[in-house]
Amino acid sequence: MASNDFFRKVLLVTQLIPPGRVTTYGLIAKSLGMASSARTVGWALNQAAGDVTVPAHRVVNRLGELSGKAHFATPTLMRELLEAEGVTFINEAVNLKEHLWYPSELED
DNA sequence: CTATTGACCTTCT
DNA sequence: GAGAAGGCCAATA
Repeated sequence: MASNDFFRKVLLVTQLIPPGRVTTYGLIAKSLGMASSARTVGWALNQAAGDVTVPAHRVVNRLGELSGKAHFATPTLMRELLEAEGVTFINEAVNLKEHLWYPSELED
């Protein structure tokens, strides 16, 4: 592990995502100061895959699509978890209009 | 050690 | 407004 700083923040923010709320890679990356390094954010979650302390299922792409569902235990697990938290879905994408969460809005 | 791929996004043409 | 290319960081081969 080289620069855990970025990873650390990503995992941290992911843990700070409130239930029933979802965020995107770009927002996290940008919030950490790396707007163009959204890919690395995915890698951070990849390391956190299987880690109960990091709800990676609350992190989706900019379109709200469950891009990482294939990396979960089951392709449907991600959607199941989000639905269980009260997140509404539009076909295969999350209703960002209702559940989009910003790393800056740690208030609620 | 170099090259390629990967849970993506931004910007130029 | 739509399409294509580039970029960034890390891991795997």
